[in-house]
Amino acid sequence: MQKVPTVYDVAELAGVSIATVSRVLRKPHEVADATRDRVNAAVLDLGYVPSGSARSLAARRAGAIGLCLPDFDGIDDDPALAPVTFSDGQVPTVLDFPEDVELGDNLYISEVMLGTEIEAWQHGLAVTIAVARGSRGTDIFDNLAGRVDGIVTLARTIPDQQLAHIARRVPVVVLAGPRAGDEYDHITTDNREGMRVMTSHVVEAHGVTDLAFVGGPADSPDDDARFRGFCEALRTAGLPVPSAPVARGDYTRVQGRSIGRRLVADGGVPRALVCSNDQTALGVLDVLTGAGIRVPQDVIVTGFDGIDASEMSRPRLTTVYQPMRDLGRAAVDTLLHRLRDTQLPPQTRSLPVRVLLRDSCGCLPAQAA
Amino acid sequence: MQKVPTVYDVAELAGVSIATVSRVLRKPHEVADATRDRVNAAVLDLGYVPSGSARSLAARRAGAIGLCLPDFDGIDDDPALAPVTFSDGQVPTVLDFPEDVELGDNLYISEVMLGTEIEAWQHGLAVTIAVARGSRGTDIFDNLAGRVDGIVTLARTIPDQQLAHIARRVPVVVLAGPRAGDEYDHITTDNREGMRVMTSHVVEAHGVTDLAFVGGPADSPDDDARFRGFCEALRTAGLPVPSAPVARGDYTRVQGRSIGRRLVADGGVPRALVCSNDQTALGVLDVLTGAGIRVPQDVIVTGFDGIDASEMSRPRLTTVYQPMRDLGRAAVDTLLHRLRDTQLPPQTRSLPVRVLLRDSCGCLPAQAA
DNA sequence: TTGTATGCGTTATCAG
DNA sequence: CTGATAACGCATACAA
Repeated sequence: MQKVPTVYDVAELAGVSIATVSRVLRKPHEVADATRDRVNAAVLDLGYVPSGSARSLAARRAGAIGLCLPDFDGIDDDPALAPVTFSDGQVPTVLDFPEDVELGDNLYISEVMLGTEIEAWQHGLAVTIAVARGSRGTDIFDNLAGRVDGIVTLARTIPDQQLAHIARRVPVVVLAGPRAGDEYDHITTDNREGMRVMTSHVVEAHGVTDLAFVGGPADSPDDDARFRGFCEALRTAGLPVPSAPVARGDYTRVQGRSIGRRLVADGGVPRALVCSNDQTALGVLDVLTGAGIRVPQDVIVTGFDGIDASEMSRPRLTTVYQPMRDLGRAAVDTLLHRLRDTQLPPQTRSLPVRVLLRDSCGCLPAQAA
Repeated sequence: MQKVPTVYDVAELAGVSIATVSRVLRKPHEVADATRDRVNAAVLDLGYVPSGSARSLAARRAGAIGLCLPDFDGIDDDPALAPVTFSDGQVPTVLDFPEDVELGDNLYISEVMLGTEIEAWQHGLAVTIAVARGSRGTDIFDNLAGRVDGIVTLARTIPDQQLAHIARRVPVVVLAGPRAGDEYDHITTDNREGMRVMTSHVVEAHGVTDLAFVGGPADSPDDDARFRGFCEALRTAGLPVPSAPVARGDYTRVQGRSIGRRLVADGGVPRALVCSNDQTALGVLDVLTGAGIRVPQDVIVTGFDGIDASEMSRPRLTTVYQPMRDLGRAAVDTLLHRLRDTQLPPQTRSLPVRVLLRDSCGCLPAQAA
């Protein structure tokens, strides 16, 4: 690492020009065998690794795509984030009581991330991540936009104005957002229809007439669509349609628990609780079973997303599965299309969901493993 | 996106030189207010976003760090990875039986990733990810090394030889690996001591004399250290010390289940099963409770890692918690130190673990929520 | 405070 | 098949 070698060093050692070195690396077949071997030997000998910046600059493409995510870890702007503590060799033993700690609230995002990475990998692209935390968001996204060929962003992660600015440089694909008359490509899932079918199932298959919707953030378009699906099912069934969710959380399990506690305390737990996402449903489930209320016998609980945790709960959660991983993959795929043809009109592509009937609605007998 | 504007365009529009534009962006205070305003206006007007490649090249630093991860999603080299399917508007409803699907096997890695991102974010650095899948691994890491200022890699992700090559260009920090006489910086956790204390607890607090170790991959240094800790505890207690784990999995829950089934079938389930990681323990737990074997009354089960899922199981899993997020953070921190002082001797920094006593060893009464 | 000129390490175009 | 050489877009030392 003393003096990082460049093409010039390799060229000199191999006794060729830098053009040839470049060729050996990019288009080996255009170079004579003997020459190629000499160059490769020099590369190994010197420990040469091409500069990505120089290459991107010259080739006019970064070979990477950017992924913008909201602050999903609760770090936010905390300037006093404690420094890492190193070991002193001691191993304390502590009684660990159940607590309301954040649990797996980033499962959804992890999957999206993974899908993005997989598809990018398939096309030989790197993925660079930027998370919107606190105030530093502004420059971090500009910075990202400058170093990638395209950007995938979760809806509402980047302020509209800034997104517009960025989009003038690189194509942008928005995930899970509503089409708001913008010019970006969008990837969505069948939120409304999924929730409609889920709700209808509870009404028709289980004969429930008393059900409530536990919502997410009021400004979430996903939540809105799901609530509308819920209402539509009730309307079709001739049941009274609420004007708003019975409660609203923030999509976390912890909030789901608060809501559950409040409902139990109020004594107003309906026959079925249709939740806007899995984490909320799991939080509600935690409280209900803890309070001795049987699910699904006394109360039916359903979720939305199909995260791993919904499969691991007892009872297992009936939910609407959406292909989170495919969300990321589809985004990259769309990005590549656009990169290829800039003139395409803005697209919206939708991914399918499916209702997964499990224990928490009473379709399957609760079982252990 | 037609013609991406450059410093030259901004300079022209603002009636200044490119040097001034650059200054406005990098050192705003060195520029007169009026000038600065004009430039900023031009930037906004043109939708200018600086080129990351050009900047990195000129500044001789990438402003990003690379994170190398093993193939943790089972995608591997599958060339026929099915393309994403888009929605046809239908929402199928299916009975979803419990299956042996992969469940949350990337929890550990997700946390490491998150920690890395957080610390990088704090220092204004981007994080670029590369996953070692199948054969494409080779070029992907070289590619990464060329575009970052330093690399964080999980042990055994990159072949030794290639890692050596890469390390000649950028500093490398290895996570969770053993120090193998290499010149890299390392971050580890107290695997051995953690497992020793855990095992001693089972022996001493619960009076167990009949315990077995369920291991992970035979070539995992972490697993090896944990097994040694296990043995040491037995030796100290004057109990017979096994020469090898009673079974070996691959750290996944699915494998944990297979092992559990085999143990149950053989009728040889000991009083306590000390597992090398949480996923394995959870898989074992799935099978035991499914088979009507009571945990912890009949059999004690313990894990290692402290992933979220260990908190959500019933009974909740007694385990050795290691600060996965801090692993990532410490790695970045170490990288920055090295970047600052290239001459530092290779360091190994260790992170503390702690034994978390929960339901599966019988320390806490099993409870619902 | 601002401008000029040079270099950063590649790729790509054109000759040879 | 190989070699000059001109971009690529920005940062920065040095002048003015």
